Amino acid sequence: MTDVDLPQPTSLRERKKARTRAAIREHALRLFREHGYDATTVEQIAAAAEVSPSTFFRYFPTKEDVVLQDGFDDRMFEAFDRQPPSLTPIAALRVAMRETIATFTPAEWAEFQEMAAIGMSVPEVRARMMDEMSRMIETAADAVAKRTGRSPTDLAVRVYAGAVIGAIMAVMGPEAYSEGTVDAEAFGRIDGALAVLEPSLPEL
Amino acid sequence: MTDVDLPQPTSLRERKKARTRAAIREHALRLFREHGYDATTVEQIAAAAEVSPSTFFRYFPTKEDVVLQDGFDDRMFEAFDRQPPSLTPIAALRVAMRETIATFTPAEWAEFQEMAAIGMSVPEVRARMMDEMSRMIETAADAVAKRTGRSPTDLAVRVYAGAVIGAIMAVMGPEAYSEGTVDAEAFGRIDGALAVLEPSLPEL
DNA sequence: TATCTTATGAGAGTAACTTTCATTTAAGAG
DNA sequence: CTCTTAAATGAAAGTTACTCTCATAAGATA
Repeated sequence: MTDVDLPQPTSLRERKKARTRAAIREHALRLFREHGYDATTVEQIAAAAEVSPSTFFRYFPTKEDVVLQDGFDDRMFEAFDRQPPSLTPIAALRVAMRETIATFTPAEWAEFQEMAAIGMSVPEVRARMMDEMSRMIETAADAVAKRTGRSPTDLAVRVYAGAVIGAIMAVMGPEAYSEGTVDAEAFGRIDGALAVLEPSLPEL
Repeated sequence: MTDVDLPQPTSLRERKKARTRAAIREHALRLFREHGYDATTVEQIAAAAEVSPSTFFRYFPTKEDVVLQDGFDDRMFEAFDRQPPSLTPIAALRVAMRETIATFTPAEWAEFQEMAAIGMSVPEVRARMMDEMSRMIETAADAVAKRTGRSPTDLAVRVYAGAVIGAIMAVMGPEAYSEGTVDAEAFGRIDGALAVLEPSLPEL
């Protein structure tokens, strides 16, 4: 009845690393919440998590990455790839988003919202987030290409992927967050944007 | 026959400032070209331009801004606003782009291409560029709103603006630059992307 | 010429990284 | 269980982007 029979690919080392990583993230997030992102130094985070600053940078290449590394995108693209090919790419994306949100525990979700809010309000982090969005165009183009049997470099495919990501960015503006947490309708707005875009774009 | 009768709003002070600013940019660009962006320190740029590091930061808030402040976007949106309302927003944008490019002198153009290439290859600068793109969605939404008589917060307007900027981003990937200069077809590809997108999007 | 405002430089300080090296700690073989 | 090996950590020193303060110089204005 216990979980001993579950696959446990986690050696002691792996588990310690996971714990250290989680500790750094949690303490960082708490300090950001209490004192603000800029006012919190890496040294303070490291001290709170009881590691050395060197170790902090071994886990996160930059201070920004503490905020940026939510597992949302990866999980969502996995869900996207699982959707049946009968769906249009946008329809598949909308389902994938809903499914991904459903996999988050309430705690994870709260953490995610907090990180997103910091991301939008701190310029350096925001810039990194937008850069991630542009990389997401590549991922989206690959996904659309696989789904439609075209090449990822096909102009129509790239434009399609770019338009989708751009539409999402367009509803992620300053009105999407407030008072330190992303408002609950953020994903509703994204879904609405995709709904608007869906009938407009060609079938591919 | 001289230009004495031209409006000369430039006092001595303004002219000196403009010269200092240009000197900093030119020396910075040269040093970036010769030694690379990362290998060039602000101190070196300041020394080459014969100003103090303090002064460097008075002209450019960050090292990245030396690369980012091309006047392209501003000029282009001005040109965009000048287009007759009979054109669709995308058609107006395509014309505006062509007109803007035409206003660049060959020297300005070469400099612009160089800066764009640095922008795409240096991660921090690239992130800032992408952030600018997301701000451009706001500007584009305002422009489209004015042109169509709708509100800039109208969902359809935002999605339209986002799709356009996203499509442009999609063809600005790694293949857009090479060997330290943006290839000549970069703007051709952007125009192509807009041509693909134009018939797809609703009339608004 | 005298005054006032603005640009500049010098210098000290902060904080995010980077690199190197010695030390500890887990993994794996016998 | 022990020895060996590989990986994780910490300490410390260095680099650099950026900030702040204050004294000085130089252009604008009367």
